[in-house]
Amino acid sequence: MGRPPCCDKVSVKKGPWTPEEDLMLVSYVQEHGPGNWRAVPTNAGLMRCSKSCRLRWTNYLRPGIKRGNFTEQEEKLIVHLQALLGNRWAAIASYLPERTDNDIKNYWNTHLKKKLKKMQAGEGGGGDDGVGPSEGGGGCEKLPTVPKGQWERRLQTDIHTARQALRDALSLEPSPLPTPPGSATYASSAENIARLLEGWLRPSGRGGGKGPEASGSTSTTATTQQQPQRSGEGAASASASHSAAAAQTPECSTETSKMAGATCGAGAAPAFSMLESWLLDDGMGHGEVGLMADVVPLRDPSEFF
DNA sequence: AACCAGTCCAACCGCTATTTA
DNA sequence: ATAAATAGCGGTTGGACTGGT
Repeated sequence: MGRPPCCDKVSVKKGPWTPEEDLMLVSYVQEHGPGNWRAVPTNAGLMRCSKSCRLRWTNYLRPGIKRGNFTEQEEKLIVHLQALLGNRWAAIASYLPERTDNDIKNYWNTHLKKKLKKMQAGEGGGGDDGVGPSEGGGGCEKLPTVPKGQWERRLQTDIHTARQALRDALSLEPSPLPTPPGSATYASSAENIARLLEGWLRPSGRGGGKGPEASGSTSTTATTQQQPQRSGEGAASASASHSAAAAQTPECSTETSKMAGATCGAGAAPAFSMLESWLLDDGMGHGEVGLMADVVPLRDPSEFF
């Protein structure tokens, strides 16, 4: 019974990914599309666990990922969603298709948590910008295990509440949309690799002694600062440069919601517009039941246009 | 210049839900 | 129906970088 094991865990490599490995993974995924991760390491010639491959792809290499500074609006969105949904980073990330759950999680833990704590301390625990009292680890994170039906119902409520709160949040400070130039950097896999290799050949700054990995992380943060000129064409560049992937990506329909949002839709740029129009559009004929379909699997971006 | 504490982020770990044989 | 593997998620950690002394 059962299935054959995916990989012998003896000879799997761990630790930071090298640009070469990234390249192998990207070219494999571009050719075959993401999914069937079990087969990826062997087929791509990687000495990595399938899990590691998937993680590397979804968190770092997949097209449409926006890296670097979070905009104020993204920040606000995360804070509100976190307050409402708890530490369900994947769910939160589905509202920010250009960000990975890992990114959001990290950003929350390193920036927002502190920020909010400070705010609350400053205001004597009073009102922040709408964030509930669920700070310091997330209000709903300690959800008791509930039957699925209940969970779904609660999720529906969550979404309903989230919409309301977000509507409030966004109306509080109607920040300029779409994503401000300079902060928006859409990393296509090709661009990622290019930067990785660049960093590999010419280690600099933060990546100084870190070698391949450094180039990776350098490319992430430095990206935003280094390439303001790219931001303008970010979405275009992303959609263009990953066109190879997109062209051959049947995963557009099958891959995760993130993929759908990032690669299949109208590109990453209009994410907020999408979100806003969804949030602000009360008249959308979605019954509460229909909402469920919108929650984790992000709505088809085309619906928003 | 050297040291140290704090910050940040990529990657790993462990768990659960889902899928498959 | 059941066992085992995969996929996905959230929490945690290792280690490079940064800023202050």
